[in-house]
Amino acid sequence: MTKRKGYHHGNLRAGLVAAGLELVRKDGASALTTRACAQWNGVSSSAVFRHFRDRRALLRAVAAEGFAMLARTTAIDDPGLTRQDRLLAIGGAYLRFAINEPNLFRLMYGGDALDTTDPDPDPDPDPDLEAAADPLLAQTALAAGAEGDTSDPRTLLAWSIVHGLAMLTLDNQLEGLVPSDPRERAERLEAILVHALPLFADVGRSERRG
Amino acid sequence: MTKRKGYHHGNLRAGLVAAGLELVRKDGASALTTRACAQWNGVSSSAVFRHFRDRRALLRAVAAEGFAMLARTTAIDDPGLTRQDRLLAIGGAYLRFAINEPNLFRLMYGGDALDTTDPDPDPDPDPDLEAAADPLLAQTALAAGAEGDTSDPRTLLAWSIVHGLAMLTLDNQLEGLVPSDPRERAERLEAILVHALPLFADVGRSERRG
DNA sequence: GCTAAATGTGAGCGCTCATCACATAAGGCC
DNA sequence: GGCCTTATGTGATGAGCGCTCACATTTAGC
Repeated sequence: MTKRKGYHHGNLRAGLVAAGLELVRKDGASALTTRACAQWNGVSSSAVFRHFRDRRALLRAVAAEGFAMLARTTAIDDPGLTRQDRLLAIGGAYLRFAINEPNLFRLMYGGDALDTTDPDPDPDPDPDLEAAADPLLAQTALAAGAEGDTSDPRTLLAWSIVHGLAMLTLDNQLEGLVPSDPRERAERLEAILVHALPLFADVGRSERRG
Repeated sequence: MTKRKGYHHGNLRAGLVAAGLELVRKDGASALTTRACAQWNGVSSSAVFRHFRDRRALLRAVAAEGFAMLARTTAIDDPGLTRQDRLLAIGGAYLRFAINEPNLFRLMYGGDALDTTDPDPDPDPDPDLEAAADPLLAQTALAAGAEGDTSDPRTLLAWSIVHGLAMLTLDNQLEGLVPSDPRERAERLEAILVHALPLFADVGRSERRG
């Protein structure tokens, strides 16, 4: 990726995001250094700031890329699946992504302070990042039996369960409680998801109050 | 806290943790600077390393302090409460802690890379931090109806739900989905917890196998 | 009261993010 | 083609960071 013809790079912005993505995946968000990203593209370290106001802006771009990857793996549209099986498939994909890309996942969800309680109120909220999690949420809202209502308790519970499991796993809080091998761990966590299915059952017969 | 009689501080280690706690609570983990903690105690910046091998070791000590605070607020022992009400009370306290101390909470759960995929395998796992979350987990394992089994799916689900809600809230992922006022937000999240209670109901009448 | 260990100091190394004036290339317009 | 504006990359630089070192000072044990 150190291809560089002349004085100008061609598409440095994309190159920086690609470099940042690699660095984050391999060694975590703290390894994403403006200098390292620049060097990866064979470019001076100050060139970074022509494309990103901040190191944090670059981190956000990488996070947005991560959300796109996540949305791709959780996009399940097998018509042969029941609604609950679809919910399980989404949750499983979410968990597997978190387990396979821990550093990236942590960055996406505020691993570093991306837009939180920081000095400046961040006048550039980065729409890419803002809308990045939307499709996943919408799909969850359907599969959870909330008829697409993203603020329905079932939607939020479904998301919270997989997200909570993912986060606790990544932060080694489930050390002795689940297997340590990634593959087995994913299986065990998916098995736990099954126990939550009753929350998302169709109401049917016992719908009393309307 | 800049009391200092002579050449020696008296209890610099505790002073550094106190300073670090304040800094983290106010401005997040990235504001915890060895230099700032030293200055807060009226001490040279290199003195810090007499008590902590690392900046990360200091962060871990602050995190352990946070776990102690969390355990204190979630220690519910009202005998007049049903098991499920106890579960709700624990979950609510957990959520309120996360909302009231977002920066500290994020630090506790791997906000910075505390012991994760870092260069050195961290030969000093800090037992304080390691066992810090245990009492809370044990209590949850009881209140969730798992008879104290911390690896029971119900225990892990209960924890995941509150932890997931807490994390998503802190990372502003529930922006348009829950109120923004902290007080209202806590109430809304607790209301969501109620919807999860069926998972933790007593089996009673329909316990067929066993 | 002397010595050894613990604790604090100040200088300083190498790294970081970020900014500056300046150099170079690309593109619109005639 | 030639000209000017704008976009993009450079090198030097400043300030702050974690961390280490030789050295100063205090405390504690015998």
